[in-house]
Amino acid sequence: MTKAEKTRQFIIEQTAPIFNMKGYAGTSMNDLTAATGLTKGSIYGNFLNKDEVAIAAFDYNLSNVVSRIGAEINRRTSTQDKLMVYAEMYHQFLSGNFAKGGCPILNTAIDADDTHPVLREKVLAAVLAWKNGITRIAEQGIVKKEIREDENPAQIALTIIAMIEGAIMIARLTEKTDYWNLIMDSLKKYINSIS
Amino acid sequence: MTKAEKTRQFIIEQTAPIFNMKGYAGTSMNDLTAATGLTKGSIYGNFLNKDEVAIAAFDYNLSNVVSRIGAEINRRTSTQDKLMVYAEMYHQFLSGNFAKGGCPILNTAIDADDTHPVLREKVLAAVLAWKNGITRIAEQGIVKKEIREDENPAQIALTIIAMIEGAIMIARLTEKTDYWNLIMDSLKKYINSIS
DNA sequence: ACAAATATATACCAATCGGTATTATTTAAA
DNA sequence: TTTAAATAATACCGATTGGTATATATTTGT
Repeated sequence: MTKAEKTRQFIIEQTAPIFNMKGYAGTSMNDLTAATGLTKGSIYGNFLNKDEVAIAAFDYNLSNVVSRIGAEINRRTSTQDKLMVYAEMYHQFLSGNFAKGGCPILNTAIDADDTHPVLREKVLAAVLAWKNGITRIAEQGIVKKEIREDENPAQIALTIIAMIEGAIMIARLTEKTDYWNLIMDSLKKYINSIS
Repeated sequence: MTKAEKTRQFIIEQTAPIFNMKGYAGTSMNDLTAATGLTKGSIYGNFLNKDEVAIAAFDYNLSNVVSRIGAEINRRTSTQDKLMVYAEMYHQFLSGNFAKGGCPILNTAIDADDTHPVLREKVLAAVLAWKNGITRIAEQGIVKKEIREDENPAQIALTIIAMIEGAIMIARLTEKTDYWNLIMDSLKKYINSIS
């Protein structure tokens, strides 16, 4: 890794939480220099423009989540256990363990959806990939007779995603972990109900 | 209503969708003059600053939703029918019928939650009021024996809100009404399952 | 119809915005 | 160790930001 590659990575890591908290329009180049301790010249030496930093930051935030959750899913065997990974791990968004500022998918979807076509496409792809991942787990669950065959795998996927993202919004806003737990309890009951 | 009051109302109505789409930081005074056809002097004659316009715009967007949904709930008698109002009416957010740019509660929660304390407090109050409203319906449902008495009313409220807000994020991002319908079908099953 | 009060437009402000050309400093290969 | 290339800092650019003082219209009560 060359010096520039290290600096580029450093910039991404330091600014990713800022973009996640403040959004694209709310984050200024000044925020980026403050977060990195670097000057504008240095940042523009490694990135074309603010857009490119924002996109790299989103990719970083996203891959951080995806890889950690994916690893945990692979560790589990039963369909129910795999589906429950999201409910069990996403609470780390509340503590800021995963990415400061909450779920980057939810944040970027709301932030970019009427304003930033490129980011919008990226987060759209992320949601569809997430949906497809859960759908495949549900399909295999049906094959393994762990999920009733009259259940719709895509519906299961969308319902899980909706409950988790809705719960993140509520729990982060209210700062009540209890509220998160209550919704996740409903999700757990839902996952049990489809088997 | 004096001329100024009319102008104030006009500014709120014209700028509310802009704030809902672009967020607080993403909306400039220039956007506000463009949306209203008025000059900056006129807007500052009716509002102290951009903050005051944004707050008034949020109140307007919110009351718009709350009043229309509340009216429909009052028209219905059974607990199940009342709880289903949200699922049936919130799809209007997708068409932009209620408020262009999606649900103002979700948008403002994500936009303001790490950046704008005043808006954050307002949307927090809105979510808690919404939760309390559903909780009361559920409590009355238990009294009327339309909901099982071992169900937790607050949990019902939070679960419904989470599913709806999550569904709005997904449906608006993917532009798939089908996805909305699938999640709302799960919500309907949930509401039936608690009785 | 006419003043006094109110409301809107004009013209401006310093500060900050994203971005760039140039200079100074590191880095790394010979 | 020297030197060319790569990287970072400085100093600046025009445009836009939120906001204001002042002048001009427009209402409104009399």
